[in-house]
Amino acid sequence: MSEQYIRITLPDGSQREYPKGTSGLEIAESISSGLARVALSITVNGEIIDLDRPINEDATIAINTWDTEDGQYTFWHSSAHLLAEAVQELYPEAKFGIGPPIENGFYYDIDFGEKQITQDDLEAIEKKFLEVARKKSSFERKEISKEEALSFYKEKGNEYKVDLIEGLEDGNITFYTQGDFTDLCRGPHIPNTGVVKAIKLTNLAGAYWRGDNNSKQLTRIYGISFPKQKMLQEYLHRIEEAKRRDHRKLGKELGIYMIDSMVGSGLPLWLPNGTVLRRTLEAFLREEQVKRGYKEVITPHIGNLELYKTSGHYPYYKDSQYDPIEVDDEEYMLKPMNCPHHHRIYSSDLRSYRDLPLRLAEFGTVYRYEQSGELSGLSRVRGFTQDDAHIYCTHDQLKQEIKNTIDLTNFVFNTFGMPVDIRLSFRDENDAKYGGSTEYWDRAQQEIREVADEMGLDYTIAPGEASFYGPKIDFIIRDAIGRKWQLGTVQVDYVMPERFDLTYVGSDNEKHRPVIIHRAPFGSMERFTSILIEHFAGNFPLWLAPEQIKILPISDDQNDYAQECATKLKEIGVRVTVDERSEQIGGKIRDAETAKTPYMLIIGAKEMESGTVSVRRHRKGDIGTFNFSDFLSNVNAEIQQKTLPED
RNA sequence: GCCGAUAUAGCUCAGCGGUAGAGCAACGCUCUCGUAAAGCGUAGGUCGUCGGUUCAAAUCCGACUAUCGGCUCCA
Repeated sequence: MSEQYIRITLPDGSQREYPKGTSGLEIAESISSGLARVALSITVNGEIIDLDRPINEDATIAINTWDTEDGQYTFWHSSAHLLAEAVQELYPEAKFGIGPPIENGFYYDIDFGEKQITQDDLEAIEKKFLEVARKKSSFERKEISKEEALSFYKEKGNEYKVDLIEGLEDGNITFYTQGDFTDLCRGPHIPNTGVVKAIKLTNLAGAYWRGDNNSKQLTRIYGISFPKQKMLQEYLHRIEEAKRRDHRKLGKELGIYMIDSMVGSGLPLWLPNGTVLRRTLEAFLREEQVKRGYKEVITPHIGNLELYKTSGHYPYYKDSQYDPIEVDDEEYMLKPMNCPHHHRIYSSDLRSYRDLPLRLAEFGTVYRYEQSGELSGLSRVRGFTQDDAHIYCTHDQLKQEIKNTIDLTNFVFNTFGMPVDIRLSFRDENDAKYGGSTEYWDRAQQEIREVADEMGLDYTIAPGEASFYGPKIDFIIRDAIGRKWQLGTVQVDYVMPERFDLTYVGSDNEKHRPVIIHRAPFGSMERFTSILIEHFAGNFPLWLAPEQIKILPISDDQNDYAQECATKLKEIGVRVTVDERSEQIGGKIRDAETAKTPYMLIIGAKEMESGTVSVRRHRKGDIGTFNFSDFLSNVNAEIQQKTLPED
């Protein structure tokens, strides 16, 4: 082929030839004029670039429109520049930090100097934003030398950009200018600002420069923008819907838990309905653990400080623990984790290889002094209960035991129909953060990865997310408003066996070190419950609902029959109440629907006469009349099978 | 811990310098009813706490506490 032509591979695998130097826009136009109209950027061999950049070599490309992730990334990236332009017009003294696109929109970190920006200022910025967007300015790309770039920002007195540029390599620096605003930027950008039709500045927050809490705090403005006004309306509507699922709102409405300032912040109180829910979850896991060879233990809420010095937790996490309590010249700590207690149970007896694996489980309550600004409902608290277990095994047993714990965790999440992301949390180069020898670490990380591959797990690797004693497999899930939380975890630990001098006698009659797996499928009962509430939007499957059935007699004449039915349901362990209030049936139904009670049994003269019940399913309405005995067995089956609600 | 916002009846919220209001819930009475709200009545608040400004503060100012959105952190 001639050197003058390049071969372009499209996402559908088809190939086309273009003259060398053809731009993304020209390629889009050659495919269809409609595509060219909505094109935002082009991904060339994995790199997103401007549509007007020439392409000089064979490449696999994708034209990015709003409907693609890369397209939205470009759109929001350019929106961040527009935000900066609007802010610059309104506050000429503002100094800009960084302004990247994020999962839902974008933000810009800005130093407003003395000026304090408030929520009320955002409207004016939005107005100015649309005003500058409507100018349909193009984004002009300019390659610039490091020296020039530095002097540009030094002149402006912007120490943040100077800081950024100093970390860049000369010859690799670009500026982008749209309208009257120029920004240090790698790009790419949308063809012109006019395609941004709708903007909402959603949030104002403080953010440390470079995420370092020792540096200056800038004002971060969060926003989201769209190519159509209607999309913004839909987005805002979705946010409202998500807030309805918020466990803090539902937790209160459904009587799950409360936080009381006199008891203390971050110390949730489980209300009767929440306690039913939690005990049901615990019973579910406990039963599964018994099947899988776990032994349950119970350990106290405080422990001698020496325990945590031995484990190494004390120095590593001093700042996030409650101060020790002094008793009889000894110091005791509220336990921040259960592991050391379990390790001491392990050491209390001579262990043979025949005893392993030893799997010690405990619903253990721990206390951690979380920063006040971090506390949130049941998701982030200062006192919580882990569904903890420690598995002491030989090295030969390790991989199988890791598999078993992953299998258990998957089983748990499948039971609830919860989608999880799996993350392998490994160490990074910052050796000071970790204990134990690198040799152990490499081994543990290797084993985790092997198991994950053998099980065919879909995972990502997160360097720097390991705990100080070992790498982890974390199960991550999102809450109603899209924030990610770690729930389940499986951790491999070669460090604690050394620190606690744990041994077992092998078949060779010699002493050996066991390996420990720390694992918690739910993670914490509190956090899991918060996610559970949001996952089901409070419409729990029958087996979990605090109140499973409400019997609604139409008039007082049916109260006795209703109580008879209730008694029979209670005999098979169903949580049922009778609504004997002198309300009309519509009112009783409404209250039961609002309380999200899965089944309502409406009982009038007809039903009493024929020994039947009229069954109403929450959110579905009347599902017909059943013989009471049939209903009884159907309900029992639904509970036993842990059937998930239809959506 | 840091930045910003918020705090009024059990709940959801209005009032924003002139001595506190609604709906729902609660309680009482009437109604005994067929698949998402029966009617009437009663009671309920030192307006988060402490201090300041003012003739007068729920309302303006300050500190503290708690909550919310972020940042940092998360064994």
